[in-house]
Amino acid sequence: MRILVVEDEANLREQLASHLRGEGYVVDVAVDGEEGLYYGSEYPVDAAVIDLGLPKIDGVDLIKSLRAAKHDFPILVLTARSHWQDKVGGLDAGADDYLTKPFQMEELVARLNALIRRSAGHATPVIVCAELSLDISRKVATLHGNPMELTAFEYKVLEYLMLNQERIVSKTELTEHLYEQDFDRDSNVLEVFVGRLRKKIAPLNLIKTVRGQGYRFGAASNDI
Amino acid sequence: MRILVVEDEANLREQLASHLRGEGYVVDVAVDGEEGLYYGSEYPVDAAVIDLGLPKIDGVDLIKSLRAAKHDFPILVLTARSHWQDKVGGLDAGADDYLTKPFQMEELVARLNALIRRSAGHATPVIVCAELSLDISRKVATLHGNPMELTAFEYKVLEYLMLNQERIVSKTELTEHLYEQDFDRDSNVLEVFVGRLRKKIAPLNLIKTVRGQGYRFGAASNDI
DNA sequence: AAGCAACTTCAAAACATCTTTAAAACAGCT
DNA sequence: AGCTGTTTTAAAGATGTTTTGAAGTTGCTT
Repeated sequence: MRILVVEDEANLREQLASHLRGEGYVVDVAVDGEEGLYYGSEYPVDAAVIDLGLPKIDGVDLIKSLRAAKHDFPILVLTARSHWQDKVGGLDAGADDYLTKPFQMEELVARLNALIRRSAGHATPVIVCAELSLDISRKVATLHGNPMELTAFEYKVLEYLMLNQERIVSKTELTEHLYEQDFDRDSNVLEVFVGRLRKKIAPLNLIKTVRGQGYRFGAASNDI
Repeated sequence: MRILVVEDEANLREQLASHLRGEGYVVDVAVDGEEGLYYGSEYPVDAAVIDLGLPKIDGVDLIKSLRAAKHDFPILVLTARSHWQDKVGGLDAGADDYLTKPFQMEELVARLNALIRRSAGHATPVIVCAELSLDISRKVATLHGNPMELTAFEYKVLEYLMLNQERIVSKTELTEHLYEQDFDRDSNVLEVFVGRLRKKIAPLNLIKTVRGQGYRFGAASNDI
């Protein structure tokens, strides 16, 4: 999953970026609203964390611009406790949740997880498909009731596919959401991981390949 | 479908070309307005993507020249955000839609699809003919309510024929829109594909042969 | 019926995807 | 830091599907 962080204060910015990367997210960092608008328009981000007190373009204006440009990924705003009224402006402008500074990284991660999950159309933190279920908040997959042994990357691939069930997800889309920008276009890593996942969830045939287009996760038997 | 891309910046140009080819389009690339005018006049393109800040002939002039030469394929212009006023000039000159940089490839593809579809006279992304329907945006054909299994090329042929319903489409026209330039003129590939398509949509007789002229797709029983 | 255009069938070539393997990179430990 | 086991990546070959070329058949049109 790809997160855009827009924060002018260097210290907090780096802390956010490194903590989110530690959680397995791909992170784009922007130091001001202008850069934030650029990244938000250029890359397929899955969620954004935006500080409301930004130089150049104000946080609220950034959110308005992003929404005006029809970007509908969830946005979590950060506000200083002293300016808590700002949060109203942020939510009005189109943000989905807020957090007042100072805050715990764990809480930020939990809320971000929830936002991403809900934006993919899942109300609960557990996605179920046939005998396979995925607990997004605990990052655990369960097969026939037994927790699966997945490596970090295997989990990421499975999560992205399950969050986008029944939709064809191209290899390009997967790399863009799961890797930092410098992805080698003609590498077969994804095929290797899909292969491993298939082996681990066999005999369930949940990951279908749509030749020339990508992969589709789902229980549906009829082809699309 | 054949797309003309006119973009001077090498990086973006290659990105556009490779992404559109990945989507199954045939792509002609031009580095400046002069080349753009040449390709637009010489090849039967179905749509064009034109950057407004071009050397030699300016983007707006290129559009005017193309329109003056009676080329009526849809044109999508790209403008830098800082020069957003340009878009008005582009639209005035005869462009059909615009996108400000930076943008996401998915959006460009979606708009291009919509433009091509509408220029063929279809308002919605789903074209229906008897028991056969085609969802252009999802690239899926449905027969009697069941999704059909079509290969990439079978789909392309069917899409072109359905977008040009009731019109006689020659084999030359099909190859020019579906293949890159270097195509063996006296090959019978198209006949093979039409044959496969007919078999798959049988017993519906929607693809009629007009001897000596080409094929005509449609439910109409009376000959033209 | 001859001549031509379109159709069918089939197998080779081209291509996309999958599998296997081993090297490289990484994380955890001492 | 250096060692060890694990994860990720790159490369190469195997597999399976799609596309193409070729040869033969059908059937319209004159």
